[in-house]
Amino acid sequence: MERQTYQKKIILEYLKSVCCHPSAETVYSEVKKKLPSISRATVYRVLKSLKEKKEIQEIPTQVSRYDGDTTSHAHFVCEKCNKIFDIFKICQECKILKRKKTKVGEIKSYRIHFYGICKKCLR
Amino acid sequence: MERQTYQKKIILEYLKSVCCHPSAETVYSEVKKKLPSISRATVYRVLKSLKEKKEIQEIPTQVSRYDGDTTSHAHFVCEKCNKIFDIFKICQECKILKRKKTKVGEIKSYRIHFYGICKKCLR
DNA sequence: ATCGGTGCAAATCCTTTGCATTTCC
DNA sequence: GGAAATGCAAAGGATTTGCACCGAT
Repeated sequence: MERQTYQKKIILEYLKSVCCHPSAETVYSEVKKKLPSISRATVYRVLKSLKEKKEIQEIPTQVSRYDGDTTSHAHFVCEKCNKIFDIFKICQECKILKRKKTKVGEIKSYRIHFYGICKKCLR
Repeated sequence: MERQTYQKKIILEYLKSVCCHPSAETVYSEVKKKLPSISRATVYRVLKSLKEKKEIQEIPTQVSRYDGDTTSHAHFVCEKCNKIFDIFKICQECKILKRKKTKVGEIKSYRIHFYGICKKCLR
């Protein structure tokens, strides 16, 4: 049976408290502040298991980013500073997003990513 | 100035002829059949430059996949066999997909990925 | 007391880079 | 002839894994 550990608690708390979509490396260095002895291996293992339990979601970019918010929303990736922003106003009328079946197979989930330049970098 | 080489020609031809969204490794081993002396480094360099010239698109999953079709379409990723299928019937009415500006910044492009199980794997 | 989780270091996988050589213009 | 592209091998970065020890149940 799965055990509760302080490491898991701190990592999940961190991801739920933050809206910056951190990479594993960022999770590691942030969590290290509270738990100086934690290892990268633990961070990767805990992220993997949280994702499998659907308590967090992985944004599978080349260097994965993690999101403590599992509700349905889109992401805006700034191509300059690499920050990721949430977009909650995703299209409600869009029929295909609600479909569960398509010609090619059964849809379980979807991801929408916008790429562009964020306001800060535009200035 | 950029030069035309046989390697570039073969790689682009391969990507335009295929609809399987190959990884760099797959491109390498397929192209190697016609050009046995080609190296992985060349494949990676050519893929990068084709992408920058927008002649192909990269699907930035953990292991990148490449698509010779740069027209606007969505992808369906089978979570079992990892195959990627095209979905051309993306929502036309969806307003946010047509917008160029949002609260967070200026949109240059977007990606829609569906995740699920393909027909073959459902059987 | 058990056995799942952790920390460490090494391994692995994908991708990039430095450099000598080749080849396109 | 000269710059750009290639092939090779080595380096780099992200993630995973093996193993001995630790600690939650």
